Amino acid sequence: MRYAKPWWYKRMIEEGIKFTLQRKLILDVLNRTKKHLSAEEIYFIVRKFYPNIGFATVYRTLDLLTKIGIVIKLNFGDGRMRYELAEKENASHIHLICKNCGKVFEDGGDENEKIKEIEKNISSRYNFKVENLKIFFMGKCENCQKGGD
Amino acid sequence: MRYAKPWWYKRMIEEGIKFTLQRKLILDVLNRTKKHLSAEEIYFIVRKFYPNIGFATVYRTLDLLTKIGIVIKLNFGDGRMRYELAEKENASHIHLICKNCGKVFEDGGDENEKIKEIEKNISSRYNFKVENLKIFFMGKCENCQKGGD
DNA sequence: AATGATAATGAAAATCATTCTCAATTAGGA
DNA sequence: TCCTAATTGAGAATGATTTTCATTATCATT
Repeated sequence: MRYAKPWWYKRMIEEGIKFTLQRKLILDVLNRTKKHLSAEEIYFIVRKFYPNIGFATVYRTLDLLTKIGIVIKLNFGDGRMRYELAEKENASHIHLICKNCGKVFEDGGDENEKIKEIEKNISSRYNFKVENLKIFFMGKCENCQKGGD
Repeated sequence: MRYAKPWWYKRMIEEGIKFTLQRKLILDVLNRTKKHLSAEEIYFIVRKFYPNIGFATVYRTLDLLTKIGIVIKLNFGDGRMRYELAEKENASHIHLICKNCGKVFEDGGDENEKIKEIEKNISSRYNFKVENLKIFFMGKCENCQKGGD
């Protein structure tokens, strides 16, 4: 076999859910992009390959995949949820959201050490079992700082 | 004068926006509660004191106050935004969200030192001017860990 | 390959938080 | 007090997400 199945394929089988064409296509879209796509955007991209797909399927699939940890659901405050593929490492990257232009940047993971420490402290202090975390820094990006307002 | 005006009063005057009764009542609610209230919840509480207040006023006020930094708008993933009064210190507390029961806990601020460091690194690495930040740890709370699934 | 049980899908309607519109009211300065 | 702009309330509108339900696909067994 030339191409190995992607890691999410295995996870889905483990979970006992089916790796249908629609789910595959949605995951392919998430896998190829670097952006944080909304359900609607994903819908329109998948539609090019599979014009019959329904809106509900996209939402259901994204929810399902979020529930089992294959996908991460993010809210950047623009009124719609956005989705990204969960990567095994680097699960705790920081999102920088520019309040001015709305662009979202991601930290490469340089702060992971420190985040891990915080996570450990929190876990033991509150007896809280951390499964994943989200860190948003809101402010003004380089460009918008120059550009005036 | 027996009671000094609260800090948000000054801020509002500075900003040139009016300290109307409706706005006062909404702020009072936020000031008294320890919970993270939704717009709807705030609406119903204010209604007890001022039955005529409109839904739109609550939303408008919360948006306005969020914009000038008196209020913080949070999304815990339960489909509605939630609001809290911005406290001057402790602005960067960590929210712990239990995926099982939905309860939200807050860290007292013990990690503030480390968070500040991360913030500083990010700022200089990306030339991003951090104005405020949100940190969510999702997982399972003490109670739900015992209680089974 | 046909069958049956179950999971998944598509289309449309329903939901529900939030935003908009606009006429009426209010507040604060001239 | 009068004027003007800001604020408000009611209800309609919006728009993302969910639900419903009839249909279809999947997979393990015959």
